[in-house]
Amino acid sequence: MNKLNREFYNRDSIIVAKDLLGKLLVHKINGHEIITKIVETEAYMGVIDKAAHSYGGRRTPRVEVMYGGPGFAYVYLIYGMYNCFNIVTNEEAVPQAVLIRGVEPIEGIDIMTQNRYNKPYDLLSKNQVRGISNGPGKLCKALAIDRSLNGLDMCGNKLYVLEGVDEGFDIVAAKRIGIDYAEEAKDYLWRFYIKDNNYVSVKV
DNA sequence: CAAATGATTCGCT
DNA sequence: GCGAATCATTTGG
Repeated sequence: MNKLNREFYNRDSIIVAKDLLGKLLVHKINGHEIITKIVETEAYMGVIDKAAHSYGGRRTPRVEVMYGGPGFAYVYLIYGMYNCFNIVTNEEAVPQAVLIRGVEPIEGIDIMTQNRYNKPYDLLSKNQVRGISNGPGKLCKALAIDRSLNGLDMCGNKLYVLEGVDEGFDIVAAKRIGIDYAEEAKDYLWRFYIKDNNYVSVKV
């Protein structure tokens, strides 16, 4: 299976967000491989987007990686305790990104449950099984993604996305989550997810 | 079921 | 000092 290359990410955030659905996110840790399918994303459109950290061209140490080239990881801490994982899109100096909001476990699920709950898969409650990776903070914990990976090249061999197989699915466009402060931008339909998938964080 | 609440740290003003 | 691209848990109907 092919790894997504720099050109894939070198497009508008909205296009990349839609195109990432159904692709396979891979994280290699200590010789182990965690593989998940991306089922929910949000596009952050940079300078024109009041919900984006880079709105109006704001340039601080935290958002600096968004101003670099496409295909790099942007990981930040939210609410004091959770990480959020984004992939930088579009050309250099255009600070856009795609937030990964939900993934479906494919391989290495026992490693994921250890990361999340410190328990093997067999001992999880029903609620815990559903909650393994259906949210940005949750999937970061399951995949062991934290701020030490900020700026990592997604075209390398540690953390990357594979083409996957085209299964044919319906894409739903919805309002983004948790950005009530963003005025008119909060109503833009820039969240995308695979219809009927169990690992979508919030459905319409 | 939905709604309310506390946790906890960093980045920016 | 304030508030954040969240989550788990508790409370109430």
